[in-house]
Amino acid sequence: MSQTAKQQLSDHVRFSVLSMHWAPGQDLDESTLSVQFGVSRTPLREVFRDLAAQGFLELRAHRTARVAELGHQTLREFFQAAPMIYAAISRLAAENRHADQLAQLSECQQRFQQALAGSDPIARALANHDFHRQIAVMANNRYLLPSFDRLAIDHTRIGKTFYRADADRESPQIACQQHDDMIQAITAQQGERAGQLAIDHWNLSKHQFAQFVMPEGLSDSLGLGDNA
Amino acid sequence: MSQTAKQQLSDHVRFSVLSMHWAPGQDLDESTLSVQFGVSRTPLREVFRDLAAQGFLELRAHRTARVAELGHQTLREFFQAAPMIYAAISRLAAENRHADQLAQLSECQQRFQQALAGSDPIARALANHDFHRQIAVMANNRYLLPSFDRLAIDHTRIGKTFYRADADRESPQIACQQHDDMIQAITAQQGERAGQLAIDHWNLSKHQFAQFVMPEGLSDSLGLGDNA
DNA sequence: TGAATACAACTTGTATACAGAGCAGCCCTT
DNA sequence: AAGGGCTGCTCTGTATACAAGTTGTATTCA
Repeated sequence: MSQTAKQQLSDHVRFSVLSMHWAPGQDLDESTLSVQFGVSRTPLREVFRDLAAQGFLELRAHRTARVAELGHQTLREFFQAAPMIYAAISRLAAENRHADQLAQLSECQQRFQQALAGSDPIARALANHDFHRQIAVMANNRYLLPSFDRLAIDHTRIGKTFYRADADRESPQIACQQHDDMIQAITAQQGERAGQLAIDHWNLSKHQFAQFVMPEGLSDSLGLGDNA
Repeated sequence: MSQTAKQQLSDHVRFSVLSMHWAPGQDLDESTLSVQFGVSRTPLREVFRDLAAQGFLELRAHRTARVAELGHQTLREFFQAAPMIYAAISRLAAENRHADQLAQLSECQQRFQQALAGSDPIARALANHDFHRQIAVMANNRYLLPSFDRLAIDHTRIGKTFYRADADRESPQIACQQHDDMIQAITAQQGERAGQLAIDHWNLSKHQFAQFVMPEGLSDSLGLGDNA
């Protein structure tokens, strides 16, 4: 059925963008993809529009669709918005979560741990992506979700870009422990603590990023302060 | 030219939704609108998809497009997210604004004052909408904007719903003063103050809303606390 | 030789025709 | 008489053909 074809196309584009298999700014060809997935250009263009609205792609009139850019201005805006949104999401998740969602969150964490054990950085980034998105769903707030999703896209892409297995071996383990702590806080419905843990989690990410970009160590010349 | 027709269609739908001329949940007919604006169903459906992504409409497979719902669950989520996003937007606007944008903001405020002087509540709501969106643009953060826009849609619709000219004559004047204060804070690049003013502005809105829904006065049983 | 312009090939945007899913009304059955 | 299923209609979803715009190239003139 064609609904499946559209879904497959959408999944394929999302995966290709998140995994950086398609580079930021890369052009996409409508006709090639349409024959590749067995759908005509009309539904394909609808999928493109949806993905553009979610922040995966960029559409310009009379020009080819391209993968969303990821420049230095983007990075600055990213680190300004991310801690705040993630903290709010985490706090609301602790307040609004339902019991059956907790099991799903634990499953996400399990998959993340498995990915940590493995050697595939893409699988790791995607598992992390799924973990945080589950929290976002549990926050149950339709107004915060669109911003979260846009952040999550670039979070995953940035993580893929700035991850260096050689440089920082303990960070993944710290992140994993922080995930466990967050599950605990959300389970216990401790909103404030969940929010603080999200901020701690971000300080770790910022540290990793700062180490990559500026090994010398001026970690606070980008974005805001520590937001703590 | 057809680009104009699409734009006119999009503007018409947006206005109709924001002004509550089209009620939440109302069904829309593709073919009627397509002949009305002289475009075929293909571009019309693209406009619908864009507007759905922005939160104006809701699309369900094999069912008619409808105006986004606005129920009590929506309201709760709204008041949970709005103060935080608006405070962040205002703070960033103060930090990132450019000089030429300040003049545009003042123009928005002038139009808002003119609308206050008039008797049209829709014009008033739309002028308020434009004022706050100008601040959002000045914040210059692509991640916060989508959430802001979704909030702004329902902010305007809620304002239209719960505005009573008879009950609260001084609130509009207070809001107007708060707008002036925000212009001042943003001009002086006082981020913290701008954020606090946004929260004050929201407490006023929540007060108006609480008065309407629960005249008895249990203003804190919805949403969060005062966020101050 | 360099730049500007016109032309050609290709890509995106739109219209229309058709296929398929949902829904309402009617008839048949119990 | 009431409930369930069938049939036909309407509206959404998709394909394809066509129109319009953009880009690269070649040719001509300064």
